[in-house]
Amino acid sequence: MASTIREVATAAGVSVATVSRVVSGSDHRVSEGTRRRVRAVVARLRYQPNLVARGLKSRVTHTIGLIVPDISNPFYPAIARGIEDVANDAGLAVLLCNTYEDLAKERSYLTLLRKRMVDGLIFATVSANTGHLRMLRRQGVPVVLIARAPEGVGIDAVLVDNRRGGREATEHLLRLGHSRIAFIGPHTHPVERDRLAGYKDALRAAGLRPEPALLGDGGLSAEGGAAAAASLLRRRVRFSAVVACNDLMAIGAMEELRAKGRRLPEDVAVVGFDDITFASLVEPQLTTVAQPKYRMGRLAMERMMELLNGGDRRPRRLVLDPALVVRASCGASGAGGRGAS
Amino acid sequence: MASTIREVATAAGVSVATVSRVVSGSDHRVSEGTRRRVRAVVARLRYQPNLVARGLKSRVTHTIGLIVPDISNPFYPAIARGIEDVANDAGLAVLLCNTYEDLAKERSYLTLLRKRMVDGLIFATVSANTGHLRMLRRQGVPVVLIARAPEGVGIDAVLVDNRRGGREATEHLLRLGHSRIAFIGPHTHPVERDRLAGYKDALRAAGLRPEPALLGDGGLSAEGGAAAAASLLRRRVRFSAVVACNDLMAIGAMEELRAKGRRLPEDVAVVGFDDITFASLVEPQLTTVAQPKYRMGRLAMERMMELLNGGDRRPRRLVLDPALVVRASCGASGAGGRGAS
DNA sequence: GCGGATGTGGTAATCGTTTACCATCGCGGG
DNA sequence: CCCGCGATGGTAAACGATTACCACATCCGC
Repeated sequence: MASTIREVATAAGVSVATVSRVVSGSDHRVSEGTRRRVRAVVARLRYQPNLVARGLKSRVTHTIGLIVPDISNPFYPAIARGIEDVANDAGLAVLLCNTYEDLAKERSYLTLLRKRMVDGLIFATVSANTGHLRMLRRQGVPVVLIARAPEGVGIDAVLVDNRRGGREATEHLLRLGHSRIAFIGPHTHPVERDRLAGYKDALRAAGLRPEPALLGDGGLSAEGGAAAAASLLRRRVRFSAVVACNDLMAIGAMEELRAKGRRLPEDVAVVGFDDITFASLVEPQLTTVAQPKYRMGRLAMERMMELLNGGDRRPRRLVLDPALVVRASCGASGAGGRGAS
Repeated sequence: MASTIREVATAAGVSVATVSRVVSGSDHRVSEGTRRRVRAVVARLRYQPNLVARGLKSRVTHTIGLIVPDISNPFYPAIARGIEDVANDAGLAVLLCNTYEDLAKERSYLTLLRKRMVDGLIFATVSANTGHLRMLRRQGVPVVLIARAPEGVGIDAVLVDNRRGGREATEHLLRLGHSRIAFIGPHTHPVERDRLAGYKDALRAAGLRPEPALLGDGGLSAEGGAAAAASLLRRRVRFSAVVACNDLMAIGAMEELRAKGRRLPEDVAVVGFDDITFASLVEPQLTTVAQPKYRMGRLAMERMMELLNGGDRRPRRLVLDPALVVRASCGASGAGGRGAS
């Protein structure tokens, strides 16, 4: 169907080597005349080099694998976009893989992508389980972790300072006069533990003691947030503010709180994490700790390019600053404090 | 680094052909004994077939390209998930491409993917411009269009009946007593024109005349919705309800309307389109015309598998029914009508 | 006239598979 | 005893590129 380098060669009356030299442009050893002649035939035959063949021979496929927990969590598309934009400019393609937080799936994608000879891997790993990460490192596959990055594995990573983010969210509520502040989130992931640690840091710095009763457990989804809020209410815990582990949970919790008759932000103030697009579209608009998602994607891919082009291989953790975005979900400054004990 | 079929062959004391036969499983002509011996060596050496080489020889790469306007529009991740789930079960990988509604980018991705020898293409095309679609068809590349599908190009497609969706949204508002119903959306895409046509159908069926003044122009984003609503207000058009071309626009319009002092749904009722996750998370919860996004993704990929496995090649348009999801953004039944002229 | 640099382009091996075709063996039938 | 056949497994030619190596011509200085 598509024409091959051999057809171009015979049509132009030269050898395949010459065609390859002209097309790939890497080798100057062709006279201007031949070059023009070959180019003309290439255009006439609409020759497109077969990237699979090229990949086999040259051992670089110009493809990277992107492994995320779930592309339908709005946090990830923004990252994917950043990655894809940079990759596309560099002529690389991106293979998308969803793990649904399943370690087995993550592992199977890893071997699949190796079989496909991808040049590198960018991923948000599901777990603190670092066995397979270490194996990748040993195998020398370029890897950049994004958003979630267990420490101490010696692998490049791009993420925000989650502990600091958790602290800033909590400090904001403290400044507004709140003292009974709940934290909702899962307790399993390192990322979430960091945010929780930041929350506790802030409380202690304000002279408050973190109370286990103020912790709500729930998955990283709107349903998880609703469930966590419901459990807080069911246990009749007194609280006037909530720090949520991500925006999805915050939004779910807001739904649930409102359904149970709490006014927002008058009765309960809420802070989220991530600053997904919808944070500014819910009512009240959500105050949240922003992660520069698109930029993180770009940075991860740019670092990947360095790795691929033989740059400095020593692993580097790029820890960005989160930024508190104040909107309406915590009320106006100085309005809080009704729930103080 | 990774071991090759040749290494396995010598280690097992057989030829590469035999190893290939055992590993690919396609050829029975190997005795049980040799088979076991080869398998043992494969396991010991952790042999993984190189899919690039296999792709070159067999001319099937087990890869499909997914081209979407923008993965960060929450409509697409759901589709992508459906596609990816089916693809993964079948051992296919998905290359993700964002066109940002740019026809030139779409074209360049098309040639890139052909160079990469993808087995098929699933995509939401940016435009009614069908030249490149026809070319694909001529080249015999399996293609399934999704969500956006110009008619008459003779290419498989999976989408909802947009005209009917537009009609049902409008009928819902009419039933609630509204008669001055605005429609906001871009007027360029076929999809949006269909929804607009459905809107007009419903008005005419109710004995009303569509008024150009009630049309608001804006892009398919929250900002576009806000802009369209703002233009409606600026022009002092009287309206008590809005049909938005998608949920993002609906949500943006709601923001804008509220900012300008309109109460929702008391002063203005709003219906969206798509039923993205956030439709049920905004306040008031958005009444919308749902597209079965995940299912559309699955169906498109399943159809792709048929095409790849040599099933019936005659193009088939799979037109699904949209489903009106009634939530709070139009108020309770029978409460409308304040804006009647 | 000769050695060697330089510029140009061809030959063929290679990447790691798949698979068409052939070779060998054991066996049963005529 | 010979022939044909089924079962098994090896040989080698692809797939479509890249590139090391070689060949040849031209030209320079001596």
